[in-house]
Amino acid sequence: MGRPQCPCCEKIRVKKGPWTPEEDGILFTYIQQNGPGNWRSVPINTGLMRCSKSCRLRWTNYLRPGIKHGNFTPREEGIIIHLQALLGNRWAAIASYLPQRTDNDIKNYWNTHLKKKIKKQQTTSSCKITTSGSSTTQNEFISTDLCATPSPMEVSSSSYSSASNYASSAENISKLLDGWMRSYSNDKQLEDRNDSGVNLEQFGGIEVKVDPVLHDEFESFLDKWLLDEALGGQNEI
DNA sequence: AATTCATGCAACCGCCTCTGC
DNA sequence: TGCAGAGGCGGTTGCATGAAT
Repeated sequence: MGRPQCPCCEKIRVKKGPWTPEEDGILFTYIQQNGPGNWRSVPINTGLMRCSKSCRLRWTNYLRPGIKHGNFTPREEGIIIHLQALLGNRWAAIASYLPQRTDNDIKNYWNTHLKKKIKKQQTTSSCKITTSGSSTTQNEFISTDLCATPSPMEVSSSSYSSASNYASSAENISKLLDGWMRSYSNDKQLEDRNDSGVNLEQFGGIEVKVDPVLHDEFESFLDKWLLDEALGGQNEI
């Protein structure tokens, strides 16, 4: 007959499909009392006829407190697009910058919304993403990411096989994003003004406001990163 | 009103990585 | 050092729902 879906499901007959409110309640109560982790023991201790993986997935994607579903804000879209361009389809890494969102949510949103928007933008503009404001060179940096240049991780995944290398890169991204997000919050107050000195950029058809200073900082970082990649990681520690 | 099609999301599958022995 | 088990991750699928005809 069929292969078992995973080793943990070999011994017990597991239930599949959507979770019921009763199952959610049991799982939620158990995790509240025992904390997440040791998923192997969850179905055993709760009596849930579910695979341990299924329990973990249900918790992390749905039951975990603080999760927000649907209605991605332009700010969140901007972060996702930025990070997808930088990291590729590393949804868990991207999700770590959006604590209220799960990797599954981000992945779904990318596949169902953002990918289409970007593709549409690419076909209509032939890789010329324009800004709704002035057309300075600094406004063009992201277009290369979205249209032609593979993400650094895609350029050479082996270059980031070193955990420390990746960590330091992630740190840098984090710093820049922190500033970028702070900037965005401040700029919300200027939302209806186009003469605020904040550039309106289109990432795959989505307008995102970017502080010029942070924009340059991000651009420099990106350039440096890509340069390092081109040099083949010669400066690796 | 009924049927078909498109879309969005929850969940599954299989592979990879990590950890303990 | 190698192996096995558990957890984590990304790709994909299937179903529910809404829109279009």
